[in-house]
Amino acid sequence: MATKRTYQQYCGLASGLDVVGERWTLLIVRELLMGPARYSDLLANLPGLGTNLLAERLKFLVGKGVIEQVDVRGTGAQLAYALTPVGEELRPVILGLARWGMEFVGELRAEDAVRPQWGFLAVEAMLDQRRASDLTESYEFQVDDEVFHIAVADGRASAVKGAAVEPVMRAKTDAATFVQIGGGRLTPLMAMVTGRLVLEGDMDAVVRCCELLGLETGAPASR
Amino acid sequence: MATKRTYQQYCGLASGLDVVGERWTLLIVRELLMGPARYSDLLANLPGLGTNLLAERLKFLVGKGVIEQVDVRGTGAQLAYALTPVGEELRPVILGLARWGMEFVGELRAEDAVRPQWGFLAVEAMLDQRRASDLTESYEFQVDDEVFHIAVADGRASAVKGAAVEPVMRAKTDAATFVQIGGGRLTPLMAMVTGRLVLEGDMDAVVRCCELLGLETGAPASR
DNA sequence: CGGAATCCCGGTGGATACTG
DNA sequence: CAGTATCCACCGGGATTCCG
Repeated sequence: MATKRTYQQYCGLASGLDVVGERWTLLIVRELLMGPARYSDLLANLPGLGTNLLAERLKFLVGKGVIEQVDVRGTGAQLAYALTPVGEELRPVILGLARWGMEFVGELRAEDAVRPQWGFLAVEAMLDQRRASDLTESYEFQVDDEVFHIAVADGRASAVKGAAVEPVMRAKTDAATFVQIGGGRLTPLMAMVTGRLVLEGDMDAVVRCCELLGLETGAPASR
Repeated sequence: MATKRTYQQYCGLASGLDVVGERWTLLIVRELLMGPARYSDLLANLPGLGTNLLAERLKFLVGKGVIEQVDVRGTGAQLAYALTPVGEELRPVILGLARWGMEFVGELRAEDAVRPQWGFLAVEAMLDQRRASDLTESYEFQVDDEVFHIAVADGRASAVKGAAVEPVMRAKTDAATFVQIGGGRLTPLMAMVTGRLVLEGDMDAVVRCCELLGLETGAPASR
């Protein structure tokens, strides 16, 4: 145990991988990108990860200053893990890798796990700030039992957990459909036709939201 | 062998990690970011990687369309591996992780491997396009026996292998010093004083180059 | 010589049972 | 609920051998 396996290379990438390169580690960080989570939350959302591994990874990441234990909701009653500022700096890296990996998500298979928050992540990864509208508006997403929204203001777009105050558009769908749309395997139009996606609100806003996410709506006259 | 271990999650990040998340894989891609490399080049620059693992990883990555075999220099005489466009899209991800990992490169230890191209990578990772000068100029770096340069033109900076045509600045150093400077563990001034870094050319250009890389020169009156 | 298959064996990691 | 302990399959590191 004293002999932690490392690459022993004097290089930023190798050193980074020595910290977050081992199996499951980046997926744990992914879960924490959506906010603090408890041990059992992580275990539930990472099927296949053993309890010993999770404990070991968490301890290791705490030691490296990537995550920390926080008490959420009251005085020490509920412990949880959260990203430190150093861990938070992994967000663009993880979003970038998630976008890259979209290329490789195939058809949904029976044995694949799906979680709403991964759709959330997909949307955040697809956000293209350069296409952010000048308008101030927000789009709400209800994915299974999770709700989040994209808030556009001052030409900046951000993905946030929770409901929007006055969304100009609301999308309701399931996690699998959401990931498929995010990965470009399914157009919003196709999803609507098959009843897997329900859109409410201003249809112009829907178009703006699709543009913001770099999505083809599935309607003709695009690319 | 038919049962490749995967995360089985319907998520871009998990799918991406199923492709490049295994041990050594991203380091192999890192080497190819600097241009095509042959099997033995890779083996030489990745100490600790076994021949079987390298062969397996290469085959796997070729199968996934991340890399491909190319014949460099003549007709099929010299085979080499190169990134495909898909693999090339990993560049920003790897540079981001390399920058993040800089935080964790400690003191150089005797057993650590160092390569000039990793310093090259470090510099590329530190390039901040927003600070690119309006001037058109280039800075040359001689790191051990490797030479590369940063070319600034049209407000864009890029890191390129090989010598510059008419560099306004030339830096000579060793790979370890270079990585340390890149990681902020050493200021250029400190490196010069200790004789590990030699700078030639226009000293104003040196300052501009440092700014481009987000480096403190080590001189007073900064931060 | 470049590229890769075949061994062996130690360490990682997956599954389950158990404990504070 | 939050981990710890234990078992064992299998991945990965090293050397050797093989093929072209």
